[in-house]
Amino acid sequence: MRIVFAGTPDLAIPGITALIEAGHEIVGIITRADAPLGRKRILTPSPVAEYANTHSIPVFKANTLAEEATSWVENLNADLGVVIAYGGLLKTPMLNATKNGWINLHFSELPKWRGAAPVQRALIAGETNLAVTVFRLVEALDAGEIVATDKWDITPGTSAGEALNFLAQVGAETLLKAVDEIANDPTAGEAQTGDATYAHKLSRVDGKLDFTRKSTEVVAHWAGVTPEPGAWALVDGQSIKIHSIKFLKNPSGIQLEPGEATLLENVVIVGTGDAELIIERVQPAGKQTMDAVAWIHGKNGKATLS
RNA sequence: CGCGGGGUGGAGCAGUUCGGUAGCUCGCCGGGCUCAUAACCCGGAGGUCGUAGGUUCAAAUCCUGCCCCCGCAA
Repeated sequence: MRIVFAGTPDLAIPGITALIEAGHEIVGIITRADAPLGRKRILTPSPVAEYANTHSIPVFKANTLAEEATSWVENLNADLGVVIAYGGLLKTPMLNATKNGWINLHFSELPKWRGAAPVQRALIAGETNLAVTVFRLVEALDAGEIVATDKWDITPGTSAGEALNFLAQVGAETLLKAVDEIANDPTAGEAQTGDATYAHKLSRVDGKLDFTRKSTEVVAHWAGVTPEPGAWALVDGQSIKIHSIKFLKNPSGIQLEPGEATLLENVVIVGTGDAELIIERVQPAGKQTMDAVAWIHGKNGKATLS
């Protein structure tokens, strides 16, 4: 089929390559405008824009899709539009700009976790199976008819970054199934059933860990906010990022208050509401990422995270 | 001119306020103790204190320029 694609981050790339390898023709790509990146605010094209460049696919860069974008798409004469993590909403004129409308690869089992951060929110909630859903775009947020869906179990402690990469890869297969179904039956799709929940975008404050909660909850919380926006806590009034944290296999036998960290043999352990956890990599504000053991040495062997 | 922290043996830090002997927790090397060890004891190597200049009898420390790294914010 002739497909117009809309996406922005790395997560969208496996979907595009899968479509191309399956023999579909990507006739155009929409992505968000180049954004200033880093402390020096260097204007950087999105990963999808880079991809389009190296594959000589026409690109339309915009943060909101108005008339200009719509007519650009209409001129492509596409059979179908595919969205993966574009980062903006498509309105009705655009939704009608392809022959068979638009579908979206979403990283949850809809109608659960509609919105911007489905995997992150699911992990924070302690869920251990994740899903992808391919559905038809309508104006209402993530509410259209479902074309295909798949689910997988994940190990507790898997970070949102790892989970998203995984889902982007395996979800590409689900996407192909959906595209094939629509090729066979342009009206394919079933209404969503069940109660909808919403996965609002995470901000930095969502990344603050609470060590008074149970260890499983702390790890789930860490996983959901890693690597973005990042898990952190306060030590001596300064924030410190927790880059990696995991379960301690055997109880230490040491009684630690929630948030109290110390050296146990050659690892750093921290107390929670119940069992201790191992902290592996940290980054104090203004410092490089470092081994937690090195960090605790600089603190003379103990610190309190709050 | 967005706000802020930092650069000290291999790692992480203290020392800078108030100039005067290079310190701490580790790591590394050698030796000892031990059935044994990541434990303990003894000894040792390793540092142009980011960099260039200035002030001074004397600078990691005070002054000025520059380079680099990072946390926020966007």
